[in-house]
Amino acid sequence: MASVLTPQSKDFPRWYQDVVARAELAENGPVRGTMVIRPYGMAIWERMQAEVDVRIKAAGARNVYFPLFIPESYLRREAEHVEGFSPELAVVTHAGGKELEEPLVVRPTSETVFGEYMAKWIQSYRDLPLLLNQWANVVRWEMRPRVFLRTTEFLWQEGHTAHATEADAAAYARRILHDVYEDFMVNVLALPLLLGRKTVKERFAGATNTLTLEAMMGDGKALQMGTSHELGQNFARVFDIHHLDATGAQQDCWTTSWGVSTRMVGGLIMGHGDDAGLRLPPALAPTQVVVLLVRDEAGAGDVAAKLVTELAGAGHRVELDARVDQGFGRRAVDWELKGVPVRVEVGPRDLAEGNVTVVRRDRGEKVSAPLASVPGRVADLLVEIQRDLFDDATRRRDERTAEVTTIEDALEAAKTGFVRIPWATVGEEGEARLAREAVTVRCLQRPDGSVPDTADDADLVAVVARSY
RNA sequence: CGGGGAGUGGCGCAGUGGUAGCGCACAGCCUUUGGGUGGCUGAGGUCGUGGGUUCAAAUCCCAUCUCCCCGACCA
Repeated sequence: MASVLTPQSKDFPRWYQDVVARAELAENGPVRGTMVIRPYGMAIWERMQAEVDVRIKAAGARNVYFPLFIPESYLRREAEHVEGFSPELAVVTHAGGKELEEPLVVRPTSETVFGEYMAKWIQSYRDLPLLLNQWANVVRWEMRPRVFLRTTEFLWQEGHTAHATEADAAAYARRILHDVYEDFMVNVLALPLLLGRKTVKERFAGATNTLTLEAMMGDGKALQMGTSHELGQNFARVFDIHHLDATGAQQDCWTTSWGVSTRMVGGLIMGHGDDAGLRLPPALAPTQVVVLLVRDEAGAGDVAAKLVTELAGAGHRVELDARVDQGFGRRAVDWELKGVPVRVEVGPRDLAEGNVTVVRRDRGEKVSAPLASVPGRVADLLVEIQRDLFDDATRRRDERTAEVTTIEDALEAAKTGFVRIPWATVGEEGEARLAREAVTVRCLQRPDGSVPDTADDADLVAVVARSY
């Protein structure tokens, strides 16, 4: 009976109060669309960062940091890029008490600065591939901000790479898509995805190809969880990212860029949340197990503390809640809202029989278990919960995905979920028609759901849906 | 920018011309502790802003600002 959680849900404020707060910085209301990430929300984001970062490094990229301000002229160099971003730029015109000769743009993304420096750093094919990544904040003055999903300022990771050949760049963009993003979202976030190519209309400004990962939220709408772009030689040409190849000939590089952001926190909440709050997959949860001391009587406090040590020793992220001056129910609800996967309740009543109570957050099931069995049971539960969250979300996605053959049917079916329709029967005209009804082509796939190598395959399937 | 809705303690709301209220949260004390315990006391508000009508405005009129929802934008 779990209801659909969206930022528009009546109960949403209760949900995210531990995670995020609306920023209210200006005298006349908030700075539009900004948010303050509270400690628990930050802990979740930090876990995401850690898991994504380790995968990025495994893919060979190194972390760097570039400036927040970008000279306006940099953005102008790539025509499509500036056209795509100019409406949403925040521009600094004054600094140091005087008007600047050239305005500075607060980065909406950093292709241009990376391009400027890659050009200096790359001389030879031996310098390639150059695989860089940065964790940073970016600002995009969107027309319509939405809490979590499209905030004016957000935190993200942006990777920027340069390659000697188109094939190498294309392969790397796919490697990031699968080995970093898909692996993280499926195995850590427990969210099933649809992967594919963006249509020309939906492509990143300045890219030659955009690969995307789309997840279905509780209300059947799609959320773009991340993207990996092939930028062709567009940026290389305008930023002079050249190299000498093995034959001594001057060549333009092929570049890519790719990113995931704090939007994933929203996707996580909307993908797994239920009426009682967050439900965090164990692989992600900052706290996987909470040992809740019911009352500190009959040695329960010592048992709880020992249990915490034991569970931590087994490698779990565990926390002790010994706030016995607060009511039990209050504390139990607190941990449920936070979505901690497993709760172990230690109190004198159960303990008299050598038992404790083990509760799993995702299903709400409570069982009494012998104290000695807890470590093993907890370990099993963490694995089970991770799997069950993924299976539940997958079931929901499959149930709400329709196969149709006409635009009319697609429009109807998109009211409740995803729609798969032959791309040949949609085309750019059909895409425009869908767009008038607020339905967009989320991605193009092969019939078997895999990512197509080109946009020209005759049997491509379009996945269309309403989106955030 | 177009179409809807709303601005009253921290949050959620009631209050259609006559002394600014309720619930939650907050502070203190007591009570309680295996699912948001109950009681007493208390702190906290230029009713978004500016103007107008009136003996009298949260309430009526005009203007304005902001926020939320739907659309164009998007990680």
